[in-house]
Amino acid sequence: MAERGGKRIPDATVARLPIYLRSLLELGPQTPTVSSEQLAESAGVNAAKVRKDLSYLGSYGTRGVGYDVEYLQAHMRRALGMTQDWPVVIVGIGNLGAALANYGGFGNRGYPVAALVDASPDVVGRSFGDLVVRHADDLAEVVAEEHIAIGVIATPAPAAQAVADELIAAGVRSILNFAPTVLTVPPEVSLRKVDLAVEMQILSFYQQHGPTSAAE
Amino acid sequence: MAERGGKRIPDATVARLPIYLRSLLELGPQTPTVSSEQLAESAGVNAAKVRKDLSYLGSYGTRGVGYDVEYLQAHMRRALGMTQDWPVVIVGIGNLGAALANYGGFGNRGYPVAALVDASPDVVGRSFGDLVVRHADDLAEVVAEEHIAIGVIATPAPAAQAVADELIAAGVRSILNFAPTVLTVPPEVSLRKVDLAVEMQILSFYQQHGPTSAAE
DNA sequence: TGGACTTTGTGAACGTGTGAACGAGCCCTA
DNA sequence: TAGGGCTCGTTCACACGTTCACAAAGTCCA
Repeated sequence: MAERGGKRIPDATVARLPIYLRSLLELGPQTPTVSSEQLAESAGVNAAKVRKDLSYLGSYGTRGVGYDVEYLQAHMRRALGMTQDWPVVIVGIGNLGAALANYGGFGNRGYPVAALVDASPDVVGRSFGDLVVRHADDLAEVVAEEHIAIGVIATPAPAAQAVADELIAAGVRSILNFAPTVLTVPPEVSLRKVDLAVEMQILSFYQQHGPTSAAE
Repeated sequence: MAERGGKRIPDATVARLPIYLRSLLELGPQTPTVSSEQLAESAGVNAAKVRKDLSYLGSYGTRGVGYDVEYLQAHMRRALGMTQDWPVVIVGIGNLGAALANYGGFGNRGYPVAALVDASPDVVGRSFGDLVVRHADDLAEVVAEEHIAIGVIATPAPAAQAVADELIAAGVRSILNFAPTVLTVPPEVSLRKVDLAVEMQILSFYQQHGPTSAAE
């Protein structure tokens, strides 16, 4: 197909695009083109998979040569929405939330932490960098003021669902959940989760049984 | 089949077992049995999937009744290797590493943080709880002394592969990688990764395009 | 005891993702 | 301009995972 608009990009491919992009960025400016073989090596996957994944983007490589690095970077950045900023709010400023708040260069660039929110009076008012923690009651207000696009939930498990509901009600459509609990969200909301306890348990499963493949 | 030994448990199922276990723990002692329907609701999946997953464990439910909660918990704990402790070393005590070190109850129990390691002289010697950060040069020694089973890598990306290699050389066979880079490990080593930048980029992809399903 | 009801366990169909193979297209050289 | 070599893009077959549908097996009550 000549146009890239038509095809739906498979979820598995979407999850690999950021890896490819990172590999491309590591190449540096003295590498004008890259082959699917090289990209595969760098991203830790199969070369055929790379070619198939990239074909979904509609960005063309050149047969006999490879992919134009700069051109491919641009395409991928656009596909991943990295041509604009996506302001982030972190809800729950405990150990993890604070670490995330301090973790400058959240995704290097493109995902500025625009607000911090917590429910505890002990935490509200404290500052991290040039941000002051605001109260959870003001969440909707904060989302509107800061044009928040992504909500990061780093609260204890019992509070997580309520926070998610409030975020969604305030218009947030992308959520990254660190709380160790299953969240329910409507279909128009994207939800990703990072669960440390689960990761550890998967590892110890494979430590007992044969490590067939613990990889995601 | 009568025995649970024979079947290989699919990776996708393994990844869900911890979720089921958590759901079971939340039920409390006043719920002697649970149906696949209830478990599915609580774990956010399909009831048929629950039944098929549990059938791999060989732990039987009772038709017409459901699953015995306590019995199923025990089975699952055993499958996930939670009948013993798996000491953890955290390598790289920056923002994230420090947060993980302070994050008491790492997986509630079963995964005691037994050692902290860093390469920077500024960090070596500092203490977190009752642990003192040791130097990266002593990694192999630390692994042996503390009977480390799981290595958590929270270093900057450029150092991660070398750390992984050292961990593996020291005998560690399970690694959880927080560094934003692709690690290469031999097949007998289990590797899981948590990559915040990647998660954000996946979310912003679906924010642009329709959110078909950002879920893992 | 018997029959209705409930819920499991699993076989089979379906859909998605993966890996190999190969034709098509581009560059380079003579 | 023709030919050789390289690499992409696509097709095909297969493996894996999910969902449906239903028989089997147990409980409960009259």
